[in-house]
Amino acid sequence: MPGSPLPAYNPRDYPPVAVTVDMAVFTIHDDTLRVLLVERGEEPFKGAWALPGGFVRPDEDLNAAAARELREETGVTEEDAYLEQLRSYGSPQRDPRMRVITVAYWAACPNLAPPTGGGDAARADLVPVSKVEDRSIDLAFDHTEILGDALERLRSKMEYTAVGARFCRPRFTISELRRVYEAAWNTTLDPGNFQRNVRRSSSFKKARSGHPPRGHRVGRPASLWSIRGRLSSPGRPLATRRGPRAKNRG
Amino acid sequence: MPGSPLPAYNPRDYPPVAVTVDMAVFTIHDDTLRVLLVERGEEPFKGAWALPGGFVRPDEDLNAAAARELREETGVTEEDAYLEQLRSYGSPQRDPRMRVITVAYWAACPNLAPPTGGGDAARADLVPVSKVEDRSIDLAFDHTEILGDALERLRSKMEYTAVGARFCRPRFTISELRRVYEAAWNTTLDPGNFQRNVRRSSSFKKARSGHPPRGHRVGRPASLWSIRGRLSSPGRPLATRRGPRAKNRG
DNA sequence: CACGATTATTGTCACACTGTCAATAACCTT
DNA sequence: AAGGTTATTGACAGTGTGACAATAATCGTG
Repeated sequence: MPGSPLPAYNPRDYPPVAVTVDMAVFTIHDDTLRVLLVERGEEPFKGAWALPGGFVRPDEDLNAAAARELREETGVTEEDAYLEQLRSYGSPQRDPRMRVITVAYWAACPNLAPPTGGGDAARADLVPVSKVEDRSIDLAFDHTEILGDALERLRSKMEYTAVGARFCRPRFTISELRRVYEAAWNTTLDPGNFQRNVRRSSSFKKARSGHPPRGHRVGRPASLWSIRGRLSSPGRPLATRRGPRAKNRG
Repeated sequence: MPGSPLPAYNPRDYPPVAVTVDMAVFTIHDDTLRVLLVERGEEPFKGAWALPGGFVRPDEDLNAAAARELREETGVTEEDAYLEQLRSYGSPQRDPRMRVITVAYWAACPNLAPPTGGGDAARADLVPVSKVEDRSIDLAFDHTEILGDALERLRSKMEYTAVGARFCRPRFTISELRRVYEAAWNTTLDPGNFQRNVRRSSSFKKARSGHPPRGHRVGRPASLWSIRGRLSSPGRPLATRRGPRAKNRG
């Protein structure tokens, strides 16, 4: 045991540290799992893609900072999305400018609109996560690692909670939900089994007046469903995750 | 890398923030899941129990800080224990002195020795987690919440990984492992089924020369086992968690 | 050494859950 | 009305699980 006295809590005694929040905002677009990325406008990593993020304000809770960041970047409020802290990253050299510890969050948003990158403003886009996973795109800082961890958490959490439904609108068909799983896990699921599991689960309930949204739909119309309580576990998984599988059937 | 100057992150532009690491160190003692707590020697919360923790040093990685903290508090090296980041807590008022954001970690240690609280040194003890869960003990700061989250993570992780074995010595009997699960989940498990599951699992392997440790053992001697790889998933859970159940059987 | 007590290990068995695949139902377009 | 497409429901075999019985291996004792 060190005999040295405990250091006083004097901020000046400790080198400056900045605390930020970085977010992996996921959505499903074109049957593809995508993440919101922004193009960095300054050094370091100028021009590279990065996860959106920003400083935690002086009197702001971490979750509040994440919710604010989400709202600023997407207009989506915390009500409409699922938001969860991932973990923190604090390698001393992760930001060349100074010591920055970032608290990473991830979010599941229903049908986010592609940001239609306006003129000279900070460019933003919904990028298929596969682009980052297969290293077609390298993210700034340690954001590739963060995104990887977020993906693992998302995919894993979809296995034993109803979080996948947070990618859907409040009312959704079982097929829509299944396509969410297929996109996120990059696999193919048996419609019959998936249907059976959703119906048996206590996490979902059939909507009374069920009518699928307008549109050029084909085939028998599906019934509409919604999440029952908040975001409980479906008891048994809706489907079991498997390694990516070719998407050709029949 | 660009030679252009990095925009200065002026620390003075941001209010002082301290970053600490707090740890929930778990172990099994007397067939009881316990956590290492220290008694606070100063205000605030002087005299109250708290999770051990400390500042992250200027050039120290978060994991390194946690590993150091674990070593300083228990003498246990990162090799012998399982150490994992939980999440961060940063409510603006969680420490009355200043803004402190803490990165919480949890660890699973094999048979930690009770700290035998020496004289006037900071008192430490292995406290049954039930004492905190049933509110017999209130922890300082938001440590009750942190411990609750850590417990949930530990118990949940034991369901689908082999982390429970990290509470045992390198060689252990299946019964020892079962008692770990029974203590952590506060339940009773069928010895036959547990045995079946461990043997089927690919996460464990039987030790060659298996002889249970000396001692006043009674009953048929058990074979010794060890973790196979690092800490993989047992494929199927070794047992399914249930609500706490009375420990009386036939 | 036989016996009783105790823990480890192996088997049995009914039942629930899963994946595969087939059959029906309900719409849309032509 | 026929053909195409998606939703839903069923049928079935195979596997995993929980409850419990049976057998094996030691220890202590009489």
